[in-house]
Amino acid sequence: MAVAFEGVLADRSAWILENCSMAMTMDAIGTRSAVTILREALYGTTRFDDFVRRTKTTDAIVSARLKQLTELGLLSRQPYQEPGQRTRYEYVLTDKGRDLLPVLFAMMQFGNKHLQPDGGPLRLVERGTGDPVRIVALSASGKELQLEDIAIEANGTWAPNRP
Amino acid sequence: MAVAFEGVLADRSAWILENCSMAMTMDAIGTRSAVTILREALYGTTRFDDFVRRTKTTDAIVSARLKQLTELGLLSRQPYQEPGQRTRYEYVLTDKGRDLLPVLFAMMQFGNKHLQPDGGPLRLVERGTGDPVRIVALSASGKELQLEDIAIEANGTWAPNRP
DNA sequence: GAGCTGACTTTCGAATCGACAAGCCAGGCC
DNA sequence: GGCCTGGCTTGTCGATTCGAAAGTCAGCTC
Repeated sequence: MAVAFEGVLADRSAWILENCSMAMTMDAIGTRSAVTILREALYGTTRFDDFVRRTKTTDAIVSARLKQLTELGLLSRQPYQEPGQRTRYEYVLTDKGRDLLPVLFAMMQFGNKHLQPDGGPLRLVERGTGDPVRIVALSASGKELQLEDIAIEANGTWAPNRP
Repeated sequence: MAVAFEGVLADRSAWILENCSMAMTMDAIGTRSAVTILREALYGTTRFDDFVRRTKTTDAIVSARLKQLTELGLLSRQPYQEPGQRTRYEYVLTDKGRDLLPVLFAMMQFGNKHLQPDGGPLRLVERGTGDPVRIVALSASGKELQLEDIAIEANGTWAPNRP
């Protein structure tokens, strides 16, 4: 029915979560514009006006988000120069930003299934084979896990605090 | 370096995404309070004041979000009655809400790795074995895929629109 | 050097979110 | 009946977001 808790966490009434990583991720990238810009970065977009066109928002929003995402270390700002143009900057995903792939594609998967009338416009497949791709919970032993198969344990020395 | 596009999508300059599922998911649950409440629902919380205590927010916010998430079909509102109490309601995850597992745990995974100083308070493991669990992109053939191994194709009859 | 263009930034309103406080309401208890 | 409590709603306020429009600025073109 729900996740299982192990060790010190087993008594659920004895602790309350602080420093939740999900909430911290939301604080970092939890806006529509951040997600659409990261989506475009994942799709290969790097230039300012491409972000504006492809996210269908305004240059003001793109400017603010690019700055924020760069400061967070999710994008890196690289100078480039085309012949007869002044130097401009392109924004490319960092390794850290690339680690958002499961978050973004999981959102896509959910939206495709539940928020779109027809399964959504895009579908993930394996490059080469064309096999469908899903975002799943995978154990180290290679098994795909459902909610009931997952447990949560406290990390290292962390001591849960009594409410 | 980025995702590959196949078929009609191969020419990236020829189309612009509309009806993005990621953006729709953000519109649906893209607030800090919705995510923390869904987190608690995933952890087994069902009652109003437990949500308030465990999310460390206010009853006003919990009330508004529970209503919204119920209307979205992510939670279902079930009456219950304890002896000597009036009937109240508990909120339990629906199948649709359970499909947010990859989204939420992917956020947890990202936050644990990049936003926490010490790897974060909680860790996902396989129930029974204790093997670590990760949220990954998995192809139908059972292979775990990286960004470069993933391609995107248009869904069925959908025709991308020229910019 | 005057104008133009592309890349950003700034400014201003409307809407939303989150925190705080107060109000409401059903039913048990006296 | 009157009071209390727990669950939930409503109202207000500051902060943030989004959208549109105007402003800035570098370097090319003429």
